[in-house]
Amino acid sequence: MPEGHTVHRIARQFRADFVGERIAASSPQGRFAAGAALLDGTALTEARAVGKQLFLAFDTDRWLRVHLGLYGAWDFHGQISPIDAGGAVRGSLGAPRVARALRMGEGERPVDPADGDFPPAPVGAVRVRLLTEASLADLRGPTACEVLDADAVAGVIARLGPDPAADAGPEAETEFVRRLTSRAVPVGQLLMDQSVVAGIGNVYRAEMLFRARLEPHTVGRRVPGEVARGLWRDWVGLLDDGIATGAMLTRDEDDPAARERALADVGERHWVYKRTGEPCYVCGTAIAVETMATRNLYWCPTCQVGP
DNA sequence: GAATTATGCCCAT
DNA sequence: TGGGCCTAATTCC
Repeated sequence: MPEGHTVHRIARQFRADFVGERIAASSPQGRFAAGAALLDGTALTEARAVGKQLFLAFDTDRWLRVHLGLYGAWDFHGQISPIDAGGAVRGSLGAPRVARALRMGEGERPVDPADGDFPPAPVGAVRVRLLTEASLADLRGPTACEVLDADAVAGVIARLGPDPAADAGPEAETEFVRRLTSRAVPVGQLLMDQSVVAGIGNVYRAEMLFRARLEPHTVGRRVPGEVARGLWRDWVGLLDDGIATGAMLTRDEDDPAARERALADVGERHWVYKRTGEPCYVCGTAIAVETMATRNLYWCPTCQVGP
């Protein structure tokens, strides 16, 4: 599920188990052999997420930049610290990889270095393997994976809009409002534009527009400042929640019972996302779908109106 | 075994 | 605007 919350969780996992360690880097698949050789044997000093981008800093002033795209995922093995309040360990972070996902307390557990079967042989197309004495991270299917220097990293980050979970100061909200309300582009496109706000993807876009009851074609310039501020604050809350739980709970997130059902993946997790033709939970109107910003946009034609 | 699908994004035209 | 690309699970035949 590589929207912003997932990448922040990945950074958190690297901080918990890899930062401060010397890393054996390799490319079992071979396509990143040269890049891996640049990093091999150096120590990881920092893990940062900005929007959907992950930046891993090494003590040689080299950075690894990774963007998961649609399909990418990191698999973690060995000593993997819980990063949830609930103590759950997820072996896979990225695109859905149910078969490989490791969960504590369900008969499966991450590979234990003490068992002697560590590190496990790579499975499938592993672009990068980062290995410490005790922990292992395998990267598959990224859309971007490259070694950069600090200047290049700063350049990438400078092109991104604010991300409330990435050291964003108090001016971040103002900056978001300015970027959103200054353009004659549909708000449904602007929310997906990583230079307006970094980290929102197709699920959060549709759900945020519904939660704001905002018609997706409304151009940014016609969105009142108060509505734009409301979008930002909603994103702050959704992102926090997504980072904490690892799930995109966009509906009834304050209702504990509904929250449990959603976490158990019983459906009814979203207001509109992927609900084409089904009745809106609020008004019963069939949920509509159309292409906007090259992706499927789901919305309720009755509840979502212009400002 | 092929086609489909997916929570992205880049580039050429 | 359209095509390409990264990968693997699922669905269809």
